[in-house]
Amino acid sequence: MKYYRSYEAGQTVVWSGDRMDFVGSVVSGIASLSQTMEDGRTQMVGLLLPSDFVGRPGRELAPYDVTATTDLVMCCFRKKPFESMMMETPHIAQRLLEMTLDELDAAREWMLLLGRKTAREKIASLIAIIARRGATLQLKGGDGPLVFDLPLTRVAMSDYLGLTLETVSRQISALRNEGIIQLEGKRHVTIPDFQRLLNESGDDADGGMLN
Amino acid sequence: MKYYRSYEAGQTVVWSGDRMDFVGSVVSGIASLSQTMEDGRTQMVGLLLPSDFVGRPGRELAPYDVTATTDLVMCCFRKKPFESMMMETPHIAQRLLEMTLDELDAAREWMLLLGRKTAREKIASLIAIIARRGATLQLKGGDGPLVFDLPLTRVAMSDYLGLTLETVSRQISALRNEGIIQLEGKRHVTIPDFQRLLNESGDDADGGMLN
DNA sequence: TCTTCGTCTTGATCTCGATCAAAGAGATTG
DNA sequence: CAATCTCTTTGATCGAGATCAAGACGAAGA
Repeated sequence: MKYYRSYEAGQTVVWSGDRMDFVGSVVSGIASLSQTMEDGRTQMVGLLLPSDFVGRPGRELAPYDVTATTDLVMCCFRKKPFESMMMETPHIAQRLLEMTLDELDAAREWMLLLGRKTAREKIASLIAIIARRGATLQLKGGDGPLVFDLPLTRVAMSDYLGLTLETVSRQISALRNEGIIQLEGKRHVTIPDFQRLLNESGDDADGGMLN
Repeated sequence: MKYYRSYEAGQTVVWSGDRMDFVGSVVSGIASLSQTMEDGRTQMVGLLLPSDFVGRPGRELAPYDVTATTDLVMCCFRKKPFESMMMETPHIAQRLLEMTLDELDAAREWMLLLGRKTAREKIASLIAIIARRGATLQLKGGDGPLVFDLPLTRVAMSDYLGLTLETVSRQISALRNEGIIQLEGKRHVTIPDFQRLLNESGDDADGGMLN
């Protein structure tokens, strides 16, 4: 019934428009959802972290590309059996509705970022989100410095934020030069004062972005 | 059980963060969902046309502002009874999941627009969407000229597209000057060749944007 | 050690859309 | 039919981010 799929970083899990005959959830690694125009412009529309659900019960075709951003393991169910299970177990449909509403809220929060935030605010927002989700996974409680690795390349960040990779790089450098973040190598980040980062993100002081 | 609410154009239906004790659907008129930053920057995150559903079963607080863009009539249910009905009738939860997945797809399509399209493509996309939904309601089948009224002010369009109202105005003028659209007054639009408009929108030739 | 390759940084310049400013076009009111 | 008022158009200028173009930094392999 349930089985596992592994992908290497960079591999495509499903192409937009392909038949997708399974649903699943991320066990480890990071996957991204993205849409591409004919001329190659791409926009990432979602980031899947461990425990996130993938798939559309009741939909034949995948609406966007799903790509493994890092090495990825997913836990999958074939779609048909899953759907009949859903029919029989009302609780599952309700849980799925919950999760979909959360995704919808996240997508709409991201619309505000894409439509109205400056490059600096976009970068600060992204780093804050990654830091918070990372910190949650690490179960760090206090408000000491946060330490984590960026799971995305500069290109992936630019696809997520609707920017170019050069702008991403410049803004990250700017935040580093101002001491808002510290960088070791290209990926390893320390945030000495999370509140200070948040102030750059354009979000309300407390974390509406993540609940 | 079921009751009606009316609003005048410009009135707010619910404020983001307010308790929202009803769900409902649009009977006539247009409502918009929007998010606002502390400094006043606004992004519209959804457009509600007649038959569209409003509300989050299982959520106490409204996640965004809901505003009547035109005079508006909604058909409402108090949330508690609706939720218990949902518990008892699995079909409803499934239908709601369907609708939420559609909204999610629309939101993500809009993310591509906000993050990667040019001002001209944004305007063309918006007009195409309004034209198509209008045309569907008018049940016009053929491919003759489409005629309809823009239900949004320039400001509302700019809030939806992540632009300024001046840019919206200029791009609409440009499309008019090139004969891609015809304007009578400020709102009444004729589209002599829908395909020609679509070519400016950056979307695939056939209508992925609307299904 | 040198090469190569992928990723990232930085500089120079350009451009699209924002911003600032003024005026037109319809409605509504006295 | 002036006097507002709201919505819209258009012009002039500015600036954030895109684009074009080198290099720098590490990792992996010969």
